[in-house]
Amino acid sequence: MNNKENMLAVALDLFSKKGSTAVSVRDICGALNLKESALYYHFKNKQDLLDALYQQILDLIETMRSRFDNAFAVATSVSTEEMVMVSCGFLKNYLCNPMVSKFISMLSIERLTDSKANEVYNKLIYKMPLEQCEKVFNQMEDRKFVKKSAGKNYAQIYYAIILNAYNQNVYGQCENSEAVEKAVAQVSCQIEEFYSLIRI
Amino acid sequence: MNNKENMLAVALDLFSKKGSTAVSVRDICGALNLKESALYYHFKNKQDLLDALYQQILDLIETMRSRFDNAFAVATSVSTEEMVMVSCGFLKNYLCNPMVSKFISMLSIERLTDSKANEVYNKLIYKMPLEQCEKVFNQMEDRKFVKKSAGKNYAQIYYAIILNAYNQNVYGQCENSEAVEKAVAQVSCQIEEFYSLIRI
DNA sequence: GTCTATAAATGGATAGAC
DNA sequence: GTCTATCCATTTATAGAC
Repeated sequence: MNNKENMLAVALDLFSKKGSTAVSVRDICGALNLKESALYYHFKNKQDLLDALYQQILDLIETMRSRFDNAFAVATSVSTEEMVMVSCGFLKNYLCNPMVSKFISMLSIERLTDSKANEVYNKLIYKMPLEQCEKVFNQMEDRKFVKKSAGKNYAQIYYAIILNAYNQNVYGQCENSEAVEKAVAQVSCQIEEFYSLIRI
Repeated sequence: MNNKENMLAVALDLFSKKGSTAVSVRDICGALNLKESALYYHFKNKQDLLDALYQQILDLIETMRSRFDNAFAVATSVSTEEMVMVSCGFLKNYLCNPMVSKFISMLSIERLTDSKANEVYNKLIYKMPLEQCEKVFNQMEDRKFVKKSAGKNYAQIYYAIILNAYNQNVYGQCENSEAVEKAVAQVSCQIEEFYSLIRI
């Protein structure tokens, strides 16, 4: 069961908990019950392993993007309950997705020293999700569900609320369901209040 | 000029750029033009140095808290321009303060493995500033400057906007004035729009 | 494709001279 | 309070057997 995929999964798990410099190749191999030379058969070096992980998350981002695109169909009107439900769903299914969440932890460390990691990080937690939010808010504006915002402020404030709830409660512990529930509760409250401010 | 304070400053600078595990005692001493044994005269070990840094930031948090308390005097009314100005000031003088900013970077890494660091981090970027925001919003509600929020949602959304602007633009590069200006511009737009929604 | 063994470098930490 | 010198553990990475 020790294929390349599994090695990457274990490496990601460890890297997300301490950052790549604090995790030795020995640590990874220990968790895999393998010797270092076995891992070096699959990956040129530690950086090569990191690069393979970056490619994995880039692929996942695109999968997620198209999933959002397909799910995207604004109804004839959006009630506050629907808005809250969709927002919590986004938090749970995207940011709190175990793999996404581990990448967020890992990349938030790596990006300080690795510009490639920084790019991936920005795409993962800003670029892609913000684009999706802006798309939805544009449509809601057009259909007069919400007030007209100067620029993209509503979409950005909306996403800031969700990302902040994630950072404050879940970051680094996506498997702690109590933490996830706290974040969901926070998003519920704040999105409900925010939506009632901008709703027409 | 190589007193304990200076050693801490240089260590903080390096730790904030890569995290403590990625910075060796040798690196720190190299930057100080000192031998390791000189540093070990002042600090028992690497962890002792880290602990001294945590104490420094805890002290700074309290200094900042009382500075906010003293500056705190809500006028007879708060115009949108005043609100924007205060918000940008908070971003620039607190989150973008070079020492605070370096601690944010460093602690965001350390907290994954060090629960003490996690506590300090939460106090620095959530507990203390949120308390201050909630205090101000409470007064503004009482004086009917803003609508009545269910719970503390307005204060929390307000702070989410500012923290998000910091994270998105400044994190890890507080000395990049272009990045700081971008964050300030973002806060200006979004706070202006948010305040106009809640203002009475 | 995984193992044993080992090389070469780096890291934390201390002893003892000045 | 800082320096030289050194110790020992850990780490990345490779060679060669199976």
